Amino acid sequence: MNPSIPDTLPRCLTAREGLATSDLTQLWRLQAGAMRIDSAQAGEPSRFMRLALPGDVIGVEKWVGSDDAMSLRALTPVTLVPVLATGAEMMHILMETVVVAHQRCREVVSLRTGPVSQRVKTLLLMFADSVNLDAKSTAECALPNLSDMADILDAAPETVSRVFGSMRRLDYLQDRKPQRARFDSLALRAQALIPGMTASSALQRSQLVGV
Amino acid sequence: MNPSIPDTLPRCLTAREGLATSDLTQLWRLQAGAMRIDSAQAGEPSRFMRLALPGDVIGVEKWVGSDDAMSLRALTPVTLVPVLATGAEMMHILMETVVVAHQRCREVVSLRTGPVSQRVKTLLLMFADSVNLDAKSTAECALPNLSDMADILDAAPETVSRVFGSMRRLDYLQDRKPQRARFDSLALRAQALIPGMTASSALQRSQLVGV
DNA sequence: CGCGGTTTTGAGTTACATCAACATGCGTGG
DNA sequence: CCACGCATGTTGATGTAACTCAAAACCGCG
Repeated sequence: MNPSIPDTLPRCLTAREGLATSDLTQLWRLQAGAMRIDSAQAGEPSRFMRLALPGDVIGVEKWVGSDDAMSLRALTPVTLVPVLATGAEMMHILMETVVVAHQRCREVVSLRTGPVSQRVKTLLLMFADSVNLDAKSTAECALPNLSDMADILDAAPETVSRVFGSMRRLDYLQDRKPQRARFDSLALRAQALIPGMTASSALQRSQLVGV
Repeated sequence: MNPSIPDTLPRCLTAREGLATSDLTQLWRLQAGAMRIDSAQAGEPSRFMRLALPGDVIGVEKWVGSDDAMSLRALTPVTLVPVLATGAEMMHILMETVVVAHQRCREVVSLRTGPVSQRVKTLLLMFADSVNLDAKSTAECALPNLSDMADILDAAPETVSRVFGSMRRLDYLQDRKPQRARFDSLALRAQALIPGMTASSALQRSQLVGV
């Protein structure tokens, strides 16, 4: 509670739980799960900015003195461990942060490029990779709920749901419970574009019934 | 030419000119103009990642050891000055880089959020602000060419052109030559949404002829 | 069982992409 | 000087991906 005495114990968040601003006075490392970082320009409402994935250090922006009003929310169940660094260690963390920020920025752009079906695919693979470092064929991992994914992808929830439907129909996606999915990450990665909502796939759909 | 001997003289680039990878072994500060930073994941084609605006330090990612294959291109005429930093200075530059990367990442997301008309507006204001620090009502500034803007906004060039047409019709945009525009930044900022391509604006257009 | 919250599905509408024609500027060479 | 090419921007017609609204199905959960 007291911001001047940093925690030394790991912290867990359930899906959709936020990290209080008072907890942002210290640094954390994301050990497992995924978070979204939102940022609010003066006067504007808070908007999605980028993801935080396992390994990322949280709170460096505040530490270096950014006056940006940012907020953090867990997308999936999350474990955070406190980071206590001084002098030379801190220099190393800064360098690490620059590299990761670069990477996450690239990723967020790819989550906003091209048709929705492709963006959903990118998001799925990001989550699969953040869990499985070895490229197994079939990945099972926790996912954000539908409206969070829709917000991240700047798409309507209904559209995202339809893309998942397409993937299931094409057997890229084996199973999807509310906040969890099992899917064939290799096949998905190979697939250039998921037919998603093209007219041809609507055709396929009706043909499937006929054949 | 020799990468081991850093330049000490400013460098100028014309619009659309790229910065050679051999020039990225040292740090630069963007003094005027705007650049796009592209990044290529292994095997993938190079894709837009974020902007660099006046004041930004260029090449820190390489310096901290990112293996990312990134490339830089001027969007408008650009002036770069070499940055020579050691030890404590470098620490300061790192901190600065973290703050700026955060900011630029937020901006790139806002360039990919919502309808095209709104994204164009955001882009225009970013360029206006990067030139005029005082918020004058009417701004004149260099702009990227149409296809660059379209690529940055993930929209078709035709669509961007139509939005400019709308803005001109509504008197937000006074003048637009190939790589330069004069517009009312205050009025534009105030305008919640440019009618862009809504049915109602098409209606307005035909009514204008009638009235 | 009924009840809030989430996901799915459907029908209608719209913003945008695509394609293709056309205009404009600008340098190069006749 | 005009003719020509090339790059860039504009405009119109048409199709489609994705949004909207609304209703149904699916969950745990008390």
